[in-house]
Amino acid sequence: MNYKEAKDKFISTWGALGTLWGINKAMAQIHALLWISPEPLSMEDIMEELHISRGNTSMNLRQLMDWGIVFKESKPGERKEYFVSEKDVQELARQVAKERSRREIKPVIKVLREVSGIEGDGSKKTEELIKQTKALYELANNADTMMNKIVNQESNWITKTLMKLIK
Amino acid sequence: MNYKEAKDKFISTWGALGTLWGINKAMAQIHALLWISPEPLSMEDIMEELHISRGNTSMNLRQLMDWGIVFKESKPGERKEYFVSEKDVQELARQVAKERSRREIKPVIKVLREVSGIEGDGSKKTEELIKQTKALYELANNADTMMNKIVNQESNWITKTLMKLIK
DNA sequence: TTAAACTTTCAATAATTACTGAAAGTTTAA
DNA sequence: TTAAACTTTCAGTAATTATTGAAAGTTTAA
Repeated sequence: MNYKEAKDKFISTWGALGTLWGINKAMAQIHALLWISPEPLSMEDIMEELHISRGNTSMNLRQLMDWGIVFKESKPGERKEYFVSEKDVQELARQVAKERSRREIKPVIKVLREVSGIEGDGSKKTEELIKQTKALYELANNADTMMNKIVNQESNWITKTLMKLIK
Repeated sequence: MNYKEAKDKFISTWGALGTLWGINKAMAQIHALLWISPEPLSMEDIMEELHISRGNTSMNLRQLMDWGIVFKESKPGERKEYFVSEKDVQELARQVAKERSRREIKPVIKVLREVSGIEGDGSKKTEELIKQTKALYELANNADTMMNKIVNQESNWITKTLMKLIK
């Protein structure tokens, strides 16, 4: 496998994984491209490399910046904007965990707390609803608390911790 | 919030979370419904409750069974089939982790190993590709190993472990 | 200021994914 | 066996999501 084959394989695999996890393909592929690029890339560069339109590129770059894993960079004396990705894998993981927690997990936890907190009426189905949503609430809460630990620790905490668990 | 409101809120929230994570809404909602149901439900029951077609119900039940989190149950003397979900939250987490690892993480790890294993040619871009995909490979590998630990431990290992980390 | 160089927005359209419903398939009781 | 009771499959369609491309917007150098 030469450079080009490896690059294309990585970009398309990353895109496919994204799709599977509810992230659109273009967004994941732009991230992949920047992740392995030793230099900042312009919008033109990205459009050309991935064969996607200007609009699509612009929108997905914005999303990646919202996620805090891609940044704008300007080269002195050039009007054009360049983009770079977060390059540290730990920081990438931290940032993704933080955003998924904030956007997706926390709101669900809130609903689970509300639902599992309704008053019992003695019926079997109400008891089951309360019991089962409470169990999910506790699981989600534990997972989320752990995520926040990760987010608020120094960046290699996760590796150290995982290592401890694995051993 | 009364029983019906709470039930509907839980089912729709679970469906929305599924969508966000690449799981189709009907599948997530059927799971939610079975999760809080004290009794096994028939296909008719599910169709009626969620307003979805027979075909949709059948296909998504099969997927839930493939994931190992919903089971068929037959009542003696009845021809109709009934469905129940795994009721233990730990076992649910174990099973989901196991399947996501097998279907999605392991194949990506394989690609990352291949891509990061290409021979360097001295160019900067090849070095960067190797370095960055190797970093992802190691992260994914750690995460996956942890998942497998979870999967192969007794079912409350995860809670105990998370608790230790959180404290 | 102006206009060139660039980015963003968004309505229209394409692509993908999910869902329906009816026909085909399966199982079981008689 | 047959036929009733049920489930699965799948071609067609609907709904959703992603993408384009051109117009509008922004920035900067002169």
